[in-house]
Amino acid sequence: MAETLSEQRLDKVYDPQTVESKWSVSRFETLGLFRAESAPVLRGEKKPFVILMPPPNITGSLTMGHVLNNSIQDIFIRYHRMMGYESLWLPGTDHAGIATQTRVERELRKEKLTRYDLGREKFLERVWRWRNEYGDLILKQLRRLGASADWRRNLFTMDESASNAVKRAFIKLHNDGLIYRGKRIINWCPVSQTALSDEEVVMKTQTDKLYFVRYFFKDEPEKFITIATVRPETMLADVAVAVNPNDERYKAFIGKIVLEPLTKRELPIIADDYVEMEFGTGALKITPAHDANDYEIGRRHNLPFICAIDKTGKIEQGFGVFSGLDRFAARKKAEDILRDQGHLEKIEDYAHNVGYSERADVVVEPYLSEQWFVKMKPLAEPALKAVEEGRIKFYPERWVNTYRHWMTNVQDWCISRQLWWGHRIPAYYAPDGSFAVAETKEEAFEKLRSKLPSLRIDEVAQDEDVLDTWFSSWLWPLTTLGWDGANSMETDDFKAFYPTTTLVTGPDIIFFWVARMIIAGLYFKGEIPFRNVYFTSIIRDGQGRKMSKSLGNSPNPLDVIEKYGADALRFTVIYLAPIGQDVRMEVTKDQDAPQVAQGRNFATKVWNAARFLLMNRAEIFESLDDFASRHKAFAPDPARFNLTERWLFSRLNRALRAYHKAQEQLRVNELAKLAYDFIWDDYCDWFIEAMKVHLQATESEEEKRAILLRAFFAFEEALKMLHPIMPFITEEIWQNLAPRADGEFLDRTPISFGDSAWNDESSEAEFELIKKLIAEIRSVRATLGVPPAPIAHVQIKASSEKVASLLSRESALVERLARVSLSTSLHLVKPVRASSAIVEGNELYLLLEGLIDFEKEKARLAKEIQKTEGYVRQLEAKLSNEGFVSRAPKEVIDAEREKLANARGALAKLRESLASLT
RNA sequence: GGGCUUUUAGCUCAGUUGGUCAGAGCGACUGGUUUACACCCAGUAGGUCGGGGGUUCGAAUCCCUCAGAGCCCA
Repeated sequence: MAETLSEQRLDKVYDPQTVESKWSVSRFETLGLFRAESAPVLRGEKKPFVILMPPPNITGSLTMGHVLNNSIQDIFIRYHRMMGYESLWLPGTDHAGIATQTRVERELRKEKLTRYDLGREKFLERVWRWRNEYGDLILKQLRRLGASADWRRNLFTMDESASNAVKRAFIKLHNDGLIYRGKRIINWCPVSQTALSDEEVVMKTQTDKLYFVRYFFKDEPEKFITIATVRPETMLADVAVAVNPNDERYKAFIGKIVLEPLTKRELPIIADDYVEMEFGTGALKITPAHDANDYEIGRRHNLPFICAIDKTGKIEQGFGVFSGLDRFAARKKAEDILRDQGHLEKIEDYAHNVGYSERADVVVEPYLSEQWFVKMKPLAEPALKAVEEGRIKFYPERWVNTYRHWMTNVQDWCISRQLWWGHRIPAYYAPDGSFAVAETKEEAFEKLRSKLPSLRIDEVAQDEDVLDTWFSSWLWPLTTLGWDGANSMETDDFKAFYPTTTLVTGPDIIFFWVARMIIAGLYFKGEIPFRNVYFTSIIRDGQGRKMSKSLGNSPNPLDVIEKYGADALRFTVIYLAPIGQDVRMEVTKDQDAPQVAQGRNFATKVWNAARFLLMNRAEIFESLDDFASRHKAFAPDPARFNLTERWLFSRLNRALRAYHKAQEQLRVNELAKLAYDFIWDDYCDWFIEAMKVHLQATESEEEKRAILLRAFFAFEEALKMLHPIMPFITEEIWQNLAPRADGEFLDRTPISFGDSAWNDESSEAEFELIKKLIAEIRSVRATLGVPPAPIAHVQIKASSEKVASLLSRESALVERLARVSLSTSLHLVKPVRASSAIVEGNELYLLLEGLIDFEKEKARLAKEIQKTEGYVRQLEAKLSNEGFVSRAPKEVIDAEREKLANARGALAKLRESLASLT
């Protein structure tokens, strides 16, 4: 360290961009500080702390949601790294099947191409190229935010090891009878042309028309039965009409035949308990191929399955004028025809929920097709138990209810997707339709040949479909630690870091991801994947709307970082995010988030406090070496503290304790508040101002140096508290406050737990009294409109010997901070022309000859008296309450009595003062 | 329809086990360039803690109910 006192300093103006590029994530990576290794954990030297980063999509860019989520993770990670844990944050990205494929197909469309023109292989090359170019954008953005992950370990769900894990997980589940293939009604997205899981369908409430349609009887053409439907286009695929067997209205009709109005197909009237008598007319048309419930009824009654809507949402061939029409056009057409032919009885408005594809935002079509499913019931049971027994804790706890509800009502998981981008299903088919599940085609061929001896390998074809992206995400706790599906999980990394510690994620993916990871961890590893789950809140705009690109209420975090700094953004978001509560962040028309100014202002405050210390350092110490050696050897000795320092260290001790407790309880907004309040209110507003007085009053150079070293010490502890939240600025300041050894960083410096020797409640009370006196004098002056500049004389009639002595000792503080000259005594008569006030029984008299407007003073006193009278009445009422006096604890009653006595005393004195003026 | 959450100063929100918790930031207003900071300092503004009922000596804090807002699941 060759710096000198004048070289080691901070710029006059804090510029976040300069500071944040200086202490960038990549700099720390080069230094290896964000790496975590298993060895120290296995040797028992360090405890592990592990977070799995929810892998963002490769198509994604940073949102405010990511900012919140990753800031919280980074705070936990950095805190534990500082505290000596082997702190591991495992990052990665997700291949996002539908989103990515759609993105690349959109590009192709500009070239007038489709993926079919390219063919599977060429198309996938194209997707890889896209992902290599754009797929890591969001990771770069996260680094800009300061995410201190172990980026060496970055994993992509399509990486070889992760892909193998997916394949082998599929095979294991299949071999265990937990994956099956079957023809079912699934959620079909006609735009993406793929099946979706139930979780990928978003229900939206909307009002549609409910059509009441008459189906006439085959044998009695004048008689009919009326059904109600919102989807008349599916009448083309009707195979029956169902009524409830207990419905007296229709009992006689059961077994009769009606004609479907559009195709004149003959439909039997059947009886089934599923039919609700109250809904519509109580008669239900049955379309097994286009409705999940009808499908079940169709199977129960052995009805045929007719498909009228194809994969693209158009009507199939063979339906006359309907063929080729889009499903919604067909609906209109059906309405017209039914009306023309006199089948339409009436139309009513009907509010109901309609499923939309999460990604494509189009109405999902129930579609009958062959898909792969995971049998969830047996897997769900142990996963539910792990949470209910508290082996995995949820924060906030209420999400356990949601989790339980899903787990107990879980449906089988449709995992096949009719896409090309993803993990291809490891199932291989022979021409006769029989199939084998295996790692390779050769292996599958061997399996199939045992049943089909004449089979040739070139006749074997792999399943065309890929797996749901979440089928790879649910293995995240395993694959990020290096599992490829075949290797044992007895590696050093697994031994050191599994189960991981805390998962931080949004509640919107509790089913998609959290629940399934728990399942997978228990199933494949036999152990929970994480101990705690912290559910973040959703970020909303000032009007409470979810932030979204389409609403234009989602500021680009990188613009915000550009304007205010990453530290400021992190701080503000954390400050606004109490556990489990949604965050509202004001957004202006030009996509600015003005609240982030709070974070920036705070950063500037911290910066300037540091500059103050550095300026004094330069003044008080002879050389940097002199300072450095004293600073290095310094330990605060409470016996040498002055009152201000006793107060400050007591406050610091309190703050540190609360801080560590809040870390334990994952109360992140509390962390921000503690650091903010301590630094701004205690340290800057009071301590620094008081310190100026002490420095000025101190003759001894040695004592001046001691004062400054104590100030440094407290400030550095506060910086440490702040570091996990605002890593850039705190590191910059800390490095400049004192010369640090090579490789010494705030990032690896433990935060003190405080010291019980610092705790000093009586000094706190004494200093608080001085604060109150100063505040009272300032307030009186301001209220009376007395200019603050001239020095006033103040006499204080102290309420006790103790206070008198305190004030004589600390008179310099009051004089300087309140701009007064002070005299204190136990016995005083109120001066004639003075303004007066009461603070904790002490009487203050301000003498401002010629400056006080006594009419204003009278008004001020009158108001004060009124307020005090109200307070006295309140206390009197409380103490005259028989119940209170007989039942409340003695301490409470005594406290109230004391309050009353004090208030009465103050009131009497105020009245006297007022009287003396009139 | 079921479940969860929420309603505290003009705005955005804190308030962990019921008894100085009625608070913070922003905004508003008044006054300030006192050798860290105008991205600052000092001071002022008084909101029946959504309405009603209850439990309790005592509730923003527990219970019931009504109303508004939001989310999840049917």
